[in-house]
Amino acid sequence: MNPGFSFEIKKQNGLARVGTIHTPHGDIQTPCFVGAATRATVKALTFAQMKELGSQAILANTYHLLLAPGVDLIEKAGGLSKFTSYEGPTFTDSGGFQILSLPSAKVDFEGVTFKSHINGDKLRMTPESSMQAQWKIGADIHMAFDCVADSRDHDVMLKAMKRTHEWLPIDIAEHQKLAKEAEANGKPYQALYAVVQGGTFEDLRRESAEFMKDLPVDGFGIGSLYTTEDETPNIIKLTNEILPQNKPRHLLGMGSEPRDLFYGALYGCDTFDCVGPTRQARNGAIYTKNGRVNIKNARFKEDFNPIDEGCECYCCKHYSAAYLHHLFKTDEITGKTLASIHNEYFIVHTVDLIREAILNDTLEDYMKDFLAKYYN
RNA sequence: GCUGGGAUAGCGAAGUGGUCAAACGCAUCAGACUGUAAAUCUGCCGGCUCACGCCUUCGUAGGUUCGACUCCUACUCCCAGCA
Repeated sequence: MNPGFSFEIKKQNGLARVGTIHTPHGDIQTPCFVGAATRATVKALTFAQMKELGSQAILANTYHLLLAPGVDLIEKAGGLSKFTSYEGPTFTDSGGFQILSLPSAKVDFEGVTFKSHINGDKLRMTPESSMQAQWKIGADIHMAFDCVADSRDHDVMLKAMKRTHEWLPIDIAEHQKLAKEAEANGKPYQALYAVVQGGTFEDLRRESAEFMKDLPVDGFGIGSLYTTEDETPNIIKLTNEILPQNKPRHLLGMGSEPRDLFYGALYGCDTFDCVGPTRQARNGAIYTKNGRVNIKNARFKEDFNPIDEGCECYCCKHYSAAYLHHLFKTDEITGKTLASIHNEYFIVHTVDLIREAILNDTLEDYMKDFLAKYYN
């Protein structure tokens, strides 16, 4: 076990489990929803607000931080934690997902060439350079540089998976080299997760999970699942049946739809991240127990109840739907902040309740009840 | 009172004889958003109709013309300058 990073399981029921991820910046009680702080900030929120709403950890993005302010600057500032004054556990995504979603991305054997979406600079990222960048940023948990694809074409997904598998040993070797250097310099260990590929294809998921399960990594990401497809729960399930039980699993990018969190936790995922809650909040889509609503709709104009009756978040405890409606209609930034507090709380809290339900052996009841109300 | 300028859909604003139910912007009313190129994007936006389509509109009332938001006359109101 690497010093400063470990995972312990407190309770297991089927594939679902409750555990703790120990990191140099603190513990994460799992299952846990990790806040998306792509550019080293959760949009529209302060870290104090994140803490108050119950957030345990955040995830930043290597691609974005590479472009601005640059990973060398973050290293110079003393790392992500010092730079942002965020004290809790942190993740970084490798940048693979973002880079490969750029129209300019060209994949070759050794890496990806792409153009900055900001100024068009021609840039290149490889497994080595992603590992180096992530070590400079200094989050507690890194993702391997994977080859992501979004397709229903088996052949496309097969190629992306193969490429990911070719890159993974390079990720690991570079990571171990950097870990040794860090240790020599008295710096804390930073963990590495391998990212399973295969889209919605069972055979590819199995192959990918089998390929990765015994590799010397600290945990696993499940990637290339974009939207809730009918196959998604089953894909998560069969992947986690293969991955080792004693290492944490992060479901990448899923959590815009609450059902994804339930299926993820039910089938053995420990952490989640998603831009959905905050992005949708900024655009006026608010989660409630009875489904998602658009706060800009005229029906909220004179609704003096909280947007989600009974919700314990700062927004719902203090403000009415009518007030939030007004802030959105007049485009006041505070509206985006309050809505972000609510949505982030809603998702974080829902996962907290999932954790409790697993402990109490009531997950299936809670899930059934929640989903029936939310997707009525 | 005189002299100019102007009155177009909720607002602003194009159009200046036919292809105008009328560009564009805003507002309205909805929708989307899943490892954040996203404080973004999309649709609707005179009335009736699921739709083809039909009907009524460009200050008011007349007139010219095959045909007018576009030309003419009168009136009403606005704005600027001069009395």
